[in-house]
Amino acid sequence: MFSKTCEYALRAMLFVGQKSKGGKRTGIREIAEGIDSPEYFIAKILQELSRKNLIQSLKGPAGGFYLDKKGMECTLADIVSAIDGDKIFSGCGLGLKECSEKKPCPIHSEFKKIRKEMHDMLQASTLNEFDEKLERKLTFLKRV
Amino acid sequence: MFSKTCEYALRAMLFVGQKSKGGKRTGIREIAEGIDSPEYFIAKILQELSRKNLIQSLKGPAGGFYLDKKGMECTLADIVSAIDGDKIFSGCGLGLKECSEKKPCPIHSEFKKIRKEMHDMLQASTLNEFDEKLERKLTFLKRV
DNA sequence: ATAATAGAGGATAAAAAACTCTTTTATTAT
DNA sequence: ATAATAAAAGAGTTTTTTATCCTCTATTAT
Repeated sequence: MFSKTCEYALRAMLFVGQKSKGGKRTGIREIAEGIDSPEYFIAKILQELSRKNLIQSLKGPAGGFYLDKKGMECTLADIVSAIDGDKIFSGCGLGLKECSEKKPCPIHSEFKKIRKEMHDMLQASTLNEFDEKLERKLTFLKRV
Repeated sequence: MFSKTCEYALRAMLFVGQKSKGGKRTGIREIAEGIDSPEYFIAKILQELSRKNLIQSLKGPAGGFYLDKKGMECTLADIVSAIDGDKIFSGCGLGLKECSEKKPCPIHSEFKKIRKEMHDMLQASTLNEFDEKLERKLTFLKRV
C-alpha cells in the first residue's frame, strides 16, 4: 500500500507526536528504538520531513525532533503525500498514465471510490488524536 | 497500490480475456502492444500466471495465451494475490508485523475497513464482465 | 520428417528502493 | 572559547524490482 519508507515515516511522526508534550524532544536513537526501524534510515526520512516542514528539529545537546502545536495538526495524508507522493490518491489502479472519466480503465470508478475513502480517512486523522490511545497503550507502534 | 508487475498482470489478463472469444489465442507481442508493456517482461509475468493456472497457453504456430470458460471467471483478486500476495488485503497499514485486534496499530480499524472494501471489489470483479465495455471501447487498457 | 512458430526457463543487466557510514554544521553547557 | 552533543548533508552499499536476452522445448503446417 505505502512504501516501507512511508510506513516508517508515519510511525515516526506518531511516535514523536506522542513524545512532544511539554516541549520535549526526542533523539533519533530513541525514535528508531521506539518504532523498531533502522536508525540511520529513519534519520534520513526525518531529514526529508524536516525539510518539508512537517517536523521540527534542533541540533545540539538536549536537541532532537519534536512537533509544536501546529505540527500536531499534521494529517496522515500530509505525511503520505510528502513521502510517497499523490500517486496512491490519484493514480490509476492499473497503472495507466492516462486514465480519466473520459478514458477510464476498466476499474476506474471502483478505484476512485476506494482511493477517495483512503484519502478522506488519512486526511481526517491528525497526529493529535492518536496521543491518548498510544499513552493508554491501546494502540502500538511496534511489536511487543 | 499494486506493484508494476501486478498492474501489467491485470491489464494483460483483461486483454487476453477480451481476445479469447471463440477459442482464439493471443501472442506475447500482441499482448505487449495491446497493453503498452515491455514485451519480455509481460512474457515472464504470464509464465508465472500460467504456472499458477490463471491463464492457459499453447506453444507453436497459432499458439498463444487464452482463457477458457473457467479462466474467464478468474477474479481480479485472484490475480493480485498471485502476483503481489495477500499483504495488501491483510497487512498492517503502518507495516507492523504484529498488528491485530488485540495489539492494533493506531489506524488498524480504519485500514481494515478500506482493505476489506478493496478486497470485496476485486473479488467481485471477474474477467467476464469487462469484455463488453472493452469491446464497445468504453474502457481502455492503454493510453490512446 | 522438417521447418517455422511461439511459449518456457535460466541468466543477466539496469533502475529503484532500502539501508549504512562518514563528515559537517548547529547548539548547548562548561 | 571549548568540548560535547545531536541533527544535516553527502556519499556510499545492498537488496529488490523491473526489464532484457538467449537457448530450449512443444506444437503445427507442409
